[in-house]
Amino acid sequence: MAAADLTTHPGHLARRLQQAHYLLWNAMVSEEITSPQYAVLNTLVAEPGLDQRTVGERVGLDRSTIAEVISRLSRRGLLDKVRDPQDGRRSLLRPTDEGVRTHRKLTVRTARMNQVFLAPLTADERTVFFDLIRRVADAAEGLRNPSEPLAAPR
Amino acid sequence: MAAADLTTHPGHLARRLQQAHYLLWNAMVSEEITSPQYAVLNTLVAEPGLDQRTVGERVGLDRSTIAEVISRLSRRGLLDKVRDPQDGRRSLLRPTDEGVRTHRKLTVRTARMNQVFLAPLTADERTVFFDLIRRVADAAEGLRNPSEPLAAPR
DNA sequence: TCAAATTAATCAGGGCACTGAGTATTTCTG
DNA sequence: CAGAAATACTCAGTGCCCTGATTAATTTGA
Repeated sequence: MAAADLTTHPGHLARRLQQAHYLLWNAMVSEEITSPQYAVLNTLVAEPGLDQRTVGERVGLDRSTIAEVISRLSRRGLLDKVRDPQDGRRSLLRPTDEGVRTHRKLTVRTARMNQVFLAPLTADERTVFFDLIRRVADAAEGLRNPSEPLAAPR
Repeated sequence: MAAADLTTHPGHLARRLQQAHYLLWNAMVSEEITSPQYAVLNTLVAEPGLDQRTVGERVGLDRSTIAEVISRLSRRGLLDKVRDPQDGRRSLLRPTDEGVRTHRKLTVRTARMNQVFLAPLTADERTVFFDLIRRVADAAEGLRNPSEPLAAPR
């Protein structure tokens, strides 16, 4: 038995979890708007006028991916994108009225979907589930950003 | 506050977890062979001669995706693909010698990576982590396959 | 002040993941 | 046995996700 058991590989489990979520989202929330698109919309409803990079940071998408997601949302008329007159490099984003309406509708459906998704877990287990995943993800992200040098900057 | 807090959305956490794993894999295991490719290789080392569909089932990839992954592994010379003489629809897959060598090498590195990835959790927490994710993913997958009718078949 | 460094966004390219449609082969069945 | 159904795979299309290179604009600093 030279081969490893995939069910003990966190990466494999993470991928399966994400796939399962993707399929359920498609079935219960929307076939048009994806979960990352919703995350972007959600961020912009809370903080209209953010620039692209910052939105990407908030939802955990790199510069290239956030550009694609935003271009799709913009094409669908769910957000407006205008150059920042103060800083010509930036694009400022804000949801359109339809964007806000869509966000509201999807928020309801998402809550329903999350109930189904988490149904196998008790309330206590859900808390642990969130906590463990968050800790692992945070730690791994921390490995990327060499974190501010321990010595005083400058 | 019309917007929801993403950190309580399991889908968002699942995506972040998977991304974190992707980045760590790239840094610690391989930039050439991806985690899904490794999973396929791992399955074929354990059970050489499987057909494409079955491999996809084992690692949790649909027919289209498994076809792409296999075509890449085949292009890299890590597996052989031959038509089943018994059933002309099937392609039978088995790792090449180099495929087996690559698999062995990556298995060692993957173990190291998993240690780092799971470092924030205690041994007990890791067990829970696996258990909770597996239960949620299994349940969601169960929703897709309408599951064998409850009444006796035929 | 004006060249160098930094920053925001874009583009090209590779890979994963799904759906729906199409092809070839095998199996089922009338 | 021939037509229908099922099965394995392929293909086209959409979207997420990353890296590395490029472009445009702003900020820094000699």
